[in-house]
Amino acid sequence: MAARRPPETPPEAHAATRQALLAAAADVFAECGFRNATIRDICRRAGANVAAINYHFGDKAGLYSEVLAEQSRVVRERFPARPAGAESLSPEQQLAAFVRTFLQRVLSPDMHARHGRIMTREMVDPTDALDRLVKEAIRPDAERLMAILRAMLGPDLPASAIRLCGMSVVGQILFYCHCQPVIRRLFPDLPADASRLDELAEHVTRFSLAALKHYGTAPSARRPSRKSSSPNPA
Amino acid sequence: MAARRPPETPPEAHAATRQALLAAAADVFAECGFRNATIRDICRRAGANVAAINYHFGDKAGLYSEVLAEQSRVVRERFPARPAGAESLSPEQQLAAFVRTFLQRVLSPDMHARHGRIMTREMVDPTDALDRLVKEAIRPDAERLMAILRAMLGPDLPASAIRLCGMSVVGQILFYCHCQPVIRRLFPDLPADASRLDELAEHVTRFSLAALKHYGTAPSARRPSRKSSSPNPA
Amino acid sequence: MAARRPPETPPEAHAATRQALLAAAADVFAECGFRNATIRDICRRAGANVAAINYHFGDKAGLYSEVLAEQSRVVRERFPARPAGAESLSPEQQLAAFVRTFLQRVLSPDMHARHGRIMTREMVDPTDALDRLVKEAIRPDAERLMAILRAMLGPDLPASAIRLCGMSVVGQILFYCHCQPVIRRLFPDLPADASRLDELAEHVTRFSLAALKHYGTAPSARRPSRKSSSPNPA
Amino acid sequence: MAARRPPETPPEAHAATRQALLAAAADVFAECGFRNATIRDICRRAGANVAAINYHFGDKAGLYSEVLAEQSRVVRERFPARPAGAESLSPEQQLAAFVRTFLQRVLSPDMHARHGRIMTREMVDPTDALDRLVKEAIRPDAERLMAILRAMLGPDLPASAIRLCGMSVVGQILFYCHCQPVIRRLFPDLPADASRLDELAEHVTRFSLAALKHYGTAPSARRPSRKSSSPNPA
DNA sequence: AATGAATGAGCCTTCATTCAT
DNA sequence: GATGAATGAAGGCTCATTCAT
Repeated sequence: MAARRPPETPPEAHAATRQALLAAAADVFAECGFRNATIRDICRRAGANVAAINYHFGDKAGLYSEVLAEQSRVVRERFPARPAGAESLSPEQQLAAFVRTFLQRVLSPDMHARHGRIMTREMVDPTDALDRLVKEAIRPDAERLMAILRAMLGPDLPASAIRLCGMSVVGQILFYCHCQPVIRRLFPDLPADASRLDELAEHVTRFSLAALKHYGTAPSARRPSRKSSSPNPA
Repeated sequence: MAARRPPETPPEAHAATRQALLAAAADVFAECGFRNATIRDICRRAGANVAAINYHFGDKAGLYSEVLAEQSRVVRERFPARPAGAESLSPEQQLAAFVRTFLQRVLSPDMHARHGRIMTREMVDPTDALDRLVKEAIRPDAERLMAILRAMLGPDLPASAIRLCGMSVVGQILFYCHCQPVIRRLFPDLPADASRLDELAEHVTRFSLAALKHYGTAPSARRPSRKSSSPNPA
Repeated sequence: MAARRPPETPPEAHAATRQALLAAAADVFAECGFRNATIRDICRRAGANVAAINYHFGDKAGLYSEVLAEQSRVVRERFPARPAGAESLSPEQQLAAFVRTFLQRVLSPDMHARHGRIMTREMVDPTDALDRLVKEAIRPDAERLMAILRAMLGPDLPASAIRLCGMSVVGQILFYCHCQPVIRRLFPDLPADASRLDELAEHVTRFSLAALKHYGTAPSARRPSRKSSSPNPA
Repeated sequence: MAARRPPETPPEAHAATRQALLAAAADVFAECGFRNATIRDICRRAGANVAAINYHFGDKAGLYSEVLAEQSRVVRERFPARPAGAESLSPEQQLAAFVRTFLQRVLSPDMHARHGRIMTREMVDPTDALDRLVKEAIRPDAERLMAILRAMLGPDLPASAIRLCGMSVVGQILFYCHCQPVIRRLFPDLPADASRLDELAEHVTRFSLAALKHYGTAPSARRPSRKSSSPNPA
């Protein structure tokens, strides 16, 4: 009797809702973290039903995992750690590029610094997704950085020192991401966000290059005895 | 609503329960953060009733505020930023001491690295308590560090550069605190916790001293053009 | 926080649960008042989960507001203040009808006197809903009554006197609603509820008509001085 | 060894604390009612410990019962229903005095209208204390009023009519007490509180005297048939 | 394939009450 | 005789999840 109606939700709608959920979830997870984000908030922003999360991603954790993977993929595609032609650059230039890329990833304003915020939260409150993230995304970057440092510091420096230097470089960068609330309160005139990304990148590169250039020859400065006359590096 | 006023005659029982609650709360807040911590968990660990929170601290936020103040007080008393005799040290020695002190504060194993964990969470998810914390605790430390750097870098460097250098130093330190979950996964053989605190302190100091010593004279390395022959610091 | 918007396509289940909640809530609010009613009690009677309140009405206050509006609507539809053909009645007949209608509203047994009980509680412990109730429901009734009284008492009596007479009429009616617990204890054989509603309506009408007919000419009886011979109305 | 110190809490303190609790409780119960009043609030205002309630009155209900009895005693002593010399007054004068006394009791400003508020709440939410209150205080007043009415209306009127008339008189009075929140909203310029107590007393007396004088002769006005031409009392 | 409706567990808070001095 | 401290039972509310179309 009744004429056969076309399905009310065309095949495109499936992907569309899915994408809307992912986009909204990225925003909300960046703002609130995994646990404090609510699927109701996400669905409201995406204009979808609460049950849609369960339908498309199984549960909240599944959605989060998907968001994390997507963010990681997008950010690495947009800011590749090893851009074309990188091999022809000097190690110093490669380090400068690495610093700049890393800063862009975590502070990039065109993605509302979502990636940095999500990563920060993942490090403070690790979820099951972190293991995969380390294996697939973070470790390759770390090894890329250590290769650059090895090229600068020479083959004699022990691997442990290379690692420490790598962490010194990355630590400087992530500071602007992890400690923004404090930075904003301490130095209101220094918006440690993307608006001065170039300035920050230049400083970190300069500071790191200076350090690396003289790291091998510097004295150890271990436990300055208060009685010694002058153990400071001459 | 309002936290009760301290009793005029505090018997031992009062202080005992209060201390138990504070200790348990410090652990739980360090593990879970303010929002995800539950007072039930805290009270269970302290062997107290949930209503005890309301009685002693007014509410969850009052307890948290007290924990924060207590942690800040204890850690600054135990690891003072300006220890006795600091004035007779060279700036380099003072920086070494500062780095070591800061690392101890956030990683000190005898307080289960609670302070660092709580501070990390406060930076990621700031509560109302952060403003007071910045004013009373963080800003003095920041100014102490910048004074040391100023003594090393000379009066000609602009204040903004001093601030950036300070953040580079602190960023290196906090990295071991903020990113422990990743460090543990990347380098399982490098427990970035207190067991190698000395090693970490020595590295950060060495890296920073080397950087600062040559920061003023280093080239800017701004945006290495890929075509230029050799913009790397000679 | 905000009550959810009504669904676009309300299936029967929606309305069914919603109505069950409203009915149970009307009973419980009538019995206990807003503050002392518990949503757990309401939901138990309605066979629903506590979270249903949040889903359908936002929160307890939203449910209460809805119950109040519903009660007001139903009772005014069932017992209209200005029934069809009221214009052709004499003022005295209109007053008689008003008294009867008002008594029915607050004591009507087929709604378990819920409306009167709820209104009583709202007057003793006003909530935010009272303002709206006065504006939309009570004031129109009050003005309707005062118009009737004006027609009976003539244009010379000041408005303040009209208001006082109106309160005398309404006060008599509400007494059976507000003081039932005392009436039951004082006169157990006079169940001041709906079973003798006609008797009560007739008395109040008779008493009021007699009063109004001679109110204008009565002496003021102000502060009868104990020495005066006979200040009673001759 | 140690000199015998006098007890820190002299015998007077016992009664003093007790009185302070009673006074504070009267205020709070009048404001919030029995259930919504908190013993913490009462004790705070009385400057006593929460356990003092239990100590002096057993529990919250015991305190309430005591407050009720005290209020009833005080108010009846201050505004006696049958003042000295009442017998020499005419019934009309006696009714005027009764109305005035009753209004004073419930609205009297020098006791912050506490009694009326508490009684109102007791009628809406009766507690176990109501039975005693009716027996010891309310019933005598009711019989006093009915005696006055009987003297005015003559011996032929049935007792049920006397009772109804009594309730009409009392209903008018209590309206100003029970419905104050609505009155304030309807007629903001008519503060139905004690400031116009005389005005209210005069109106109620006048209205009631007029009604009673003609109550016996008035037609019944039962169910005005809408078809009848003019059933209004001629 | 997709959703409106409903659920149960858990949260923080508040309260009258009791315990141990 | 009197109190500071502690308790257990609710209470309102929110959440991720599941059910029944």
